[in-house]
Amino acid sequence: MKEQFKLDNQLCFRLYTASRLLTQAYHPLLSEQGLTYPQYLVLMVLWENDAQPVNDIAKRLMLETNTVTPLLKRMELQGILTRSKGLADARQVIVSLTEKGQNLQKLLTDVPMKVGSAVLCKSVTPDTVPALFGMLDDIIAKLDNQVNGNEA
Amino acid sequence: MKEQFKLDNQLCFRLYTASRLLTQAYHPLLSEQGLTYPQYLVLMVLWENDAQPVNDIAKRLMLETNTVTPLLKRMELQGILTRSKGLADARQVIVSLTEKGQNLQKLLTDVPMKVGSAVLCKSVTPDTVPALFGMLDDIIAKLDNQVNGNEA
DNA sequence: TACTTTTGTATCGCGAACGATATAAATATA
DNA sequence: TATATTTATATCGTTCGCGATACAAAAGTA
Repeated sequence: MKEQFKLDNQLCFRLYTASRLLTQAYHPLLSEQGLTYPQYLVLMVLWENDAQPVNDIAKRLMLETNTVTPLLKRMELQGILTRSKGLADARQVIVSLTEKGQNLQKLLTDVPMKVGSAVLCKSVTPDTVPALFGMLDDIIAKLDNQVNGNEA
Repeated sequence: MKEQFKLDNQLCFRLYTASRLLTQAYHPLLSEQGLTYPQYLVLMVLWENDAQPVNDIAKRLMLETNTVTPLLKRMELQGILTRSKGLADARQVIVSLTEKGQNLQKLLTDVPMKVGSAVLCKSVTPDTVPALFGMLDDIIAKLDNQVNGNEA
């Protein structure tokens, strides 16, 4: 058995598991409002900047439009946002929050703190989080270059 | 706009994105052998310990059986493994590698190194990886306790 | 102006994830 | 021994995630 194939030596398995478990930690808090975690991500993007084309949302989340489009359609059905043809460019679909979508921010006020405290532990503290963020950001940037061919 | 809702302050979004991109980095290497990343995880579990019940595989990967069962069935169809009734306990299904499943380890020899080098960057090096692993392991342990109620 | 290429979005199909639920075998209890 | 409970696995339905592909609008080119 090669050392390289041991599950305990895998970065990807750790990221995959941590991501899944953290998403599960969000679940009870988000499902109260009928939301999923990816839908919550879309909300955060739109709370930062309302009325964006699909492509900008997809780029911000580093997802493809074939993932985002159905996601947005489901959120439109829930009355959280609207999708309208772009005026300048008729190909674009502009996504805007409804009042319900805006109000969700207040209803979810406690979510970041609750989840944040759920993660705090001896090696992950306000002091060490910046280093963790830095490493994850570097990994993301490096892989984005390789996968999407963005290297200079 | 509350600081807590900014995408750039989210640990979960970073984990989610890093996990997705790293899985995408595996894709071209694994699809050569007709494998997906979760299937590769199952292989690593079985290479470590062949002939395990479904439940042990699921626990090792921290997944539910309703995720693992269809995964194993697809791998059985590909001739990578076999599923047989347990002798001691007739409820169990024992999963064993076929010769094809065992041989895949040789065919995938280069995968860990190729993906490993794809991730190396200024803040993620052989020196810093242990700290990163430690933080992710702590997060996983903490969340596993809360989500699955394993706290003492 | 006609034609080609690019861009923005959507459709399709498949393989996960996972909550909820079902089923049969094993175990515990009455 | 009967009955209840637990355990191991599977089925079902919904939502992602993504490769492949389609299509119309815009931009570039002849």
